[in-house]
Amino acid sequence: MPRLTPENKELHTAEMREKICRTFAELFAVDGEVSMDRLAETVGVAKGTIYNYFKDKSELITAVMETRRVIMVELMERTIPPDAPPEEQLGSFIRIMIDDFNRHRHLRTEYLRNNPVRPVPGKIRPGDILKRIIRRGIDLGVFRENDVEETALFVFCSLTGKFRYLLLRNRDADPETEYRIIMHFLLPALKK
Amino acid sequence: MPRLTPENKELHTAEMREKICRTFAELFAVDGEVSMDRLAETVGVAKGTIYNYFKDKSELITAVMETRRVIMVELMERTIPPDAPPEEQLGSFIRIMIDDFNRHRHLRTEYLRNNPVRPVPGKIRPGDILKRIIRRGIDLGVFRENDVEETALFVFCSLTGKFRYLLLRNRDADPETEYRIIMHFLLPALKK
Amino acid sequence: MPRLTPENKELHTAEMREKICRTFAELFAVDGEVSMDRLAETVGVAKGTIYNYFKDKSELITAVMETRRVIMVELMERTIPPDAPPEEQLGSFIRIMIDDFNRHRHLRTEYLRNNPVRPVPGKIRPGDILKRIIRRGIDLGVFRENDVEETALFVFCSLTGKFRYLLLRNRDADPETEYRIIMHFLLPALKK
Amino acid sequence: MPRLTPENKELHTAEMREKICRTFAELFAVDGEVSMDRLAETVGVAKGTIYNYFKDKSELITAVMETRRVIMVELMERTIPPDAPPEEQLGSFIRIMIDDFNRHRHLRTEYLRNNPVRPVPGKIRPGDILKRIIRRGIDLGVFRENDVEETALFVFCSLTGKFRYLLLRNRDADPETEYRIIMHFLLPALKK
DNA sequence: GATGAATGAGCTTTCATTCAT
DNA sequence: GATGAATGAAAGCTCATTCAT
Repeated sequence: MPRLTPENKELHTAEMREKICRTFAELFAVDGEVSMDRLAETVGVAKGTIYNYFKDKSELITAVMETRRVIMVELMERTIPPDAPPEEQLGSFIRIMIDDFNRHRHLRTEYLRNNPVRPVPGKIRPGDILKRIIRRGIDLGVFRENDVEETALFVFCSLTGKFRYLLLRNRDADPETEYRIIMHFLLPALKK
Repeated sequence: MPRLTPENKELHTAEMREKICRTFAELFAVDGEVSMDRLAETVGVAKGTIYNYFKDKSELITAVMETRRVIMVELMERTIPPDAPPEEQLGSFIRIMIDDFNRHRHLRTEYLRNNPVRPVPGKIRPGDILKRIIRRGIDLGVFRENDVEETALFVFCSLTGKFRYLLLRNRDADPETEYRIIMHFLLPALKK
Repeated sequence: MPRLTPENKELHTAEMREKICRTFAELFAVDGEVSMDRLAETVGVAKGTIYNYFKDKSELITAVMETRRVIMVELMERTIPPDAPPEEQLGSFIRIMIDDFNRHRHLRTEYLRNNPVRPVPGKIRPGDILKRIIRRGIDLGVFRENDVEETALFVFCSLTGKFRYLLLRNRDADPETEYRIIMHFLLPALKK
Repeated sequence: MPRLTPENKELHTAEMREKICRTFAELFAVDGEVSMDRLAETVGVAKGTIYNYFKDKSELITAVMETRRVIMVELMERTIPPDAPPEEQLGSFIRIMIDDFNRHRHLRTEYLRNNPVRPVPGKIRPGDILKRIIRRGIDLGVFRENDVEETALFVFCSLTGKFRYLLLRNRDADPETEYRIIMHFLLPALKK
């Protein structure tokens, strides 16, 4: 191992964590479960090394989810045009969700199985962006008057329900088809 | 054990399978996982006996789901009035689904985790009843023209997505509230 | 495995537990620690089998100690003459303790390391027999007036202290020598 | 690190060893076990550094005991009045031992568990001071004629047996009470 | 057909030790 | 001499599955 300057060390740690997370997510995407043995082998390090970067498996899973949360939020902030009509924004949101699903099939399920879901205060989550879109749609008079929370939840559950369906049948989502179908049913559910 | 005539034997086999399935489902509903040890103990037979009726755990889980399919279909056939308006039929369908969720929270998740879903040919499933309702709604001009398959899937996924959401937060569905919310969003998605 | 009648089964279980305990104690006597792997290998069964008889390692250790408690108490009850002079009774007690030490060197230490010591109510322990001897000695006017509890503790600690000393030097106690020395110092500490 | 002259280097080495030992003893006194990770962190050096000063953990433990031996011997030499009556000297000795026990509960046990005890030739140990006291007591005609070695061992084992008893019950020794009880039993065992 | 004791691969986690820099 | 990331053997424990009776 090279002697690391403080900055290098932090960089190295971050890279290693990221590498482990990425490998974990990839394995998970295929199998729906990953043992620490297999993870270490695939990453190419000893089992103990994983534990130098994550105190236990649950912390690892949390980190993986967190990574994906950050990536998705950044992507949404960057690619959903702030002035576009709410329907279009909703469409972008849904496309990103579909893409993410195709990349990380099983992960979400496993995560939720073992981890109580505690929204981290002060952090933006995809659901918040969805709510923002819906609120704006209602304010602009494009969506009918509704409880924003409930509405977002309905959209979210419809999506994740579809993902779960595809997961169980071991199918990828065809982005265009899924997008078309979901929008076809969601828009009338939301619009005036 | 009394000597069994062939018919009695088959009857006995069927009863035993059913008893095992029922017990499994009940245990699962409470805990979200059931070891073969605990199942055997609760059923009141030896562990090996279970394996006389089911080749392995995955076959057992499949059978459990099948049992529940039968029960739900029967319930739907019996309680959804065939001449009621499609919206009302849809409402009944959804209520039954919500009830079932409250009774068997974890089962579906576990099932789906380990078992690829293969629709069994020639058997009516709740989804078929849902499709029938939707087709009738379209035929009667109450629901807008749509691909029946896709429409049913959207309804189904919205429901199961919501169930998964509740499951992960360890909450029961309040039947009235959930019913109200789902219908509030689903009807505009389906109706003309 | 033979089909076991209920009595045979109980017998078998008892034998197996005893065999495991005995093996554990023997290994322990040599090494001062025993892994479940090694225990299973030495007993000649699979690791899981051990766990069919003891829920975890701590239960096993407790059982081992309990077995020894019973054996020692029985031996003491059987061999310490109830009418002999208290000094002689004390001598017998000490000889039995020395013998036991020679047979089970490390066990006691390990046991005490991981298990809080909770005297089991209603069960006679060697310490109780020691107290009985001391109380009788005081009543008969052979031992000087003392708090029985404190006196027994002093005797016991002197003994176990010596055992520990031998243990650490990896020596057996020579029964005659140890007996002679301990009595030489203990009797003046107790007698009138 | 400044460049060290040979003497400085040795000094530095000795200081470092002492710092590590002291830290180890302090951590051990609280928890009853210390990982090399935690030790290094508390000392404020890297884990590998510890291994530059001690070849392995067992050597470290040995050194820690040695340090404590030195401290106790110094304390005894300094505080036990050389002309006081032997009973009084014995009392001081015992008080110091009790104090040490209260400060370093777990260390002794751990040490003894993994390390065969080899008396280091040419070094004064607390036991030697005890023997000196006893020999003087016999010479002055205050203690009865006895083998000094055996007598000291009896005293020592009675003490450490009591310490072990307290350790297992997770209790501190109340200095006054323990002192009183031990002297109450030991003096008659030793005196004429 | 029923039994349940035995199995053993598999899991997560710990930690003393090494060694390239 | 100092570093600390990497190591991997070893631990306790679980549980679906088998098979001799």
